Amino acid sequence: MVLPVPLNDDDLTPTERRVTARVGELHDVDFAAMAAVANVYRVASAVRNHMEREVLGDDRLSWSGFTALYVLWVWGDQESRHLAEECSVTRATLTGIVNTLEGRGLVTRKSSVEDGRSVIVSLTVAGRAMIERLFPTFNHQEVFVTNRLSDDQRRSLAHLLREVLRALDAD
Amino acid sequence: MVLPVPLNDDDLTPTERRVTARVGELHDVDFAAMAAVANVYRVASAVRNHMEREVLGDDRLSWSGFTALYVLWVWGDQESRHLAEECSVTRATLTGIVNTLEGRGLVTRKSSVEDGRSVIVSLTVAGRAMIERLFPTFNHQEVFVTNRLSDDQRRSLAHLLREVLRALDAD
DNA sequence: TGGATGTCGTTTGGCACCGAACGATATTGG
DNA sequence: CCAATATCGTTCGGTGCCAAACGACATCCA
Repeated sequence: MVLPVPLNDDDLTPTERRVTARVGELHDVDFAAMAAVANVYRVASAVRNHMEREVLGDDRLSWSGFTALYVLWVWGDQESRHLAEECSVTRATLTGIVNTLEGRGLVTRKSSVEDGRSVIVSLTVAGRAMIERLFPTFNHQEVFVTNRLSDDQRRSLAHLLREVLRALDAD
Repeated sequence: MVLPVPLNDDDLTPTERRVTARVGELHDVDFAAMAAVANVYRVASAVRNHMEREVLGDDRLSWSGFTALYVLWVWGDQESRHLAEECSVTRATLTGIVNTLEGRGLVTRKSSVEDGRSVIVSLTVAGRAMIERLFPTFNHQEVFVTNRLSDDQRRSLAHLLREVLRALDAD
């Protein structure tokens, strides 16, 4: 199982081509690392916008709100601290997200029995119904946005990204 | 020039493993697409946090502010509309970003001569000095976060992400 | 030439996001 | 047992982000 790697610059987007021409005057610039990181961020923004428009917009759900519902659905009731970690946001941010979801009747808060400081967040029936309705559509769109990649290329992409995560985790 | 693709699930992160076990009960879930998209977003968040902490924090500069300075540095003075497009934000959002940068004396606004509706945004001397000081450090960190990848793997990652961008552009 | 239409940057309102600081609760060390 | 320390969720202030609506300016065309 192999994947070809482009050997020249024909693959660059117009933006990348122009940036390369400008920055190329500097010394010691690593273009491969620059392109990889820049494109991760471009794709993340574009995918988030696409999903909020095509999948979440009708339910007025944000990407963050969807993520929280998804984590609760997959992992079950969660302490606020764990939920924040899984959503990759701070506890302060999660407070706002849970406020929004709670106001729409999608999740509930209750105080922990073992630890008086902790708060347990749970899906309501409505919240569970919403995530179970949205998840298949979301996954279909994940297939759509990667429809120019083969299945092996999708796996390769996920693998390369995991390595970046590991480099950051060891930090 | 070839790249290996993992043939089994040994590569999965603990989070991915647990999600797979839970979601696996559903039918018609494309795990490769799910993993690719989810990891794009995880990496984007992690990299942004890393950069804001390690590179931009001392200058109280946000990722968005850095992006705007960088685009102005590479492309020169820009109409607000073009700048917003290059930064991948709406014109409304860019108004706020430029307000922040202008308040810190890093950019200036002036009305366009050819089109009375347009606003031209320019780097100040301080803005140029800041981006020229930060860019090399930023690029070094781009190398660091991808230090588990070979140069060919970095190129492959950028290439795969470009294909996702193209799928979204054709939408 | 002048009204319809389009595009510019901005404003507004709502949500997301972080760091820092805070009160409440838990844990630890003497 | 109690004082010091750590961790919980929340609040606060500042920024980022978008959709929708707005006035100002440009363009089109009848």
